[in-house]
Amino acid sequence: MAETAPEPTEDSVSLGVLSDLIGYRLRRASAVMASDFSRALEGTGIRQVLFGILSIVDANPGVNQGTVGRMLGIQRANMVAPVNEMAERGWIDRQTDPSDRRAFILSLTAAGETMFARALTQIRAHEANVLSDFDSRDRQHLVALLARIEAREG
Amino acid sequence: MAETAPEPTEDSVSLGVLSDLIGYRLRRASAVMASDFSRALEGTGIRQVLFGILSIVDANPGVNQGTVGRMLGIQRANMVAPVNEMAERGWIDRQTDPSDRRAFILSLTAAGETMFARALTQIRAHEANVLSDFDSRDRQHLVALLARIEAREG
DNA sequence: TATTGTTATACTCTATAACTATA
DNA sequence: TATAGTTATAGAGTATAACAATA
Repeated sequence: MAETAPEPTEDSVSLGVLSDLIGYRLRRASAVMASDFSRALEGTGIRQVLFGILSIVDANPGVNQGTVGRMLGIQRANMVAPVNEMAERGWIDRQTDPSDRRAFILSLTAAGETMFARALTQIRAHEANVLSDFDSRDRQHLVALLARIEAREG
Repeated sequence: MAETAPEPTEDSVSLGVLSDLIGYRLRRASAVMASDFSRALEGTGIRQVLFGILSIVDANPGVNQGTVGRMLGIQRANMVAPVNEMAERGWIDRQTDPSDRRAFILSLTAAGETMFARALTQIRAHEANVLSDFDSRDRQHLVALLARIEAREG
């Protein structure tokens, strides 16, 4: 028995080099946030992608649909289904751009504004909960570090 | 013209409340890393999930398959395909655990060790590239902040 | 010719339930 | 009865190519 390699038990298992990789850590932290987001917004019909679109349309009424996608890193083909979904739910008003009739300009309906405001309240509570041991300096520092990575997008 | 709301142009469009949300920032930063990872490892057949499994099996030869999944947040049903894939490629040796014949214990083959070492070199280069303006203090600080979020996993 | 939104399609990752063989 | 791995399946997110309408 002393000669055989010990079989790793649950507690003694290590991540190996993975624990030093920023890509892996980001992936896991992002998954934790996403999972708690889903739990917190359950039943509202709001998903991360939908909220992203609502936020940009709310802040920029009459914004071009393709522009919203580019801001979020969503290709135009993949914008169609979520925008349809929210138009059918009566959250988003989608109109042909009179100055370029190929394009759509988006804005929130009154119902969309209400949904957005409610979701934002729930999301702020969810973030406050997951990040309850983060003070405002921690949060700012984290956002700043993440922004430097986002800026490397290409 | 002075009365009509200006239509947002690409440059003037804002993310709205999204820019303050840690969940969104993590999602985008993680996507930037994932995208550059894919580009850097193109042609090797290595994906993020596969490398995660390789790293744990490398560090813990003879580790239980289900344990690997739990470490990575992958459910047992979703471990089958990637492990099959790497067993068929001859990277992973999968054997019945003699002390519990329901279970599999995993280790890397010589070919698997070679693939893992090569991939790690490429991944370190990819991380150094994306994080070229991060000094070691920045990296450590980021990992520490992310670890605090990971710890909130439920 | 180029661009906007669309459709169709495919692949990865993820989530759940039910099965088998062992324990 | 509980657990490990498996199978089947379905839902999201994402990627590419080709099309119609418009620029």
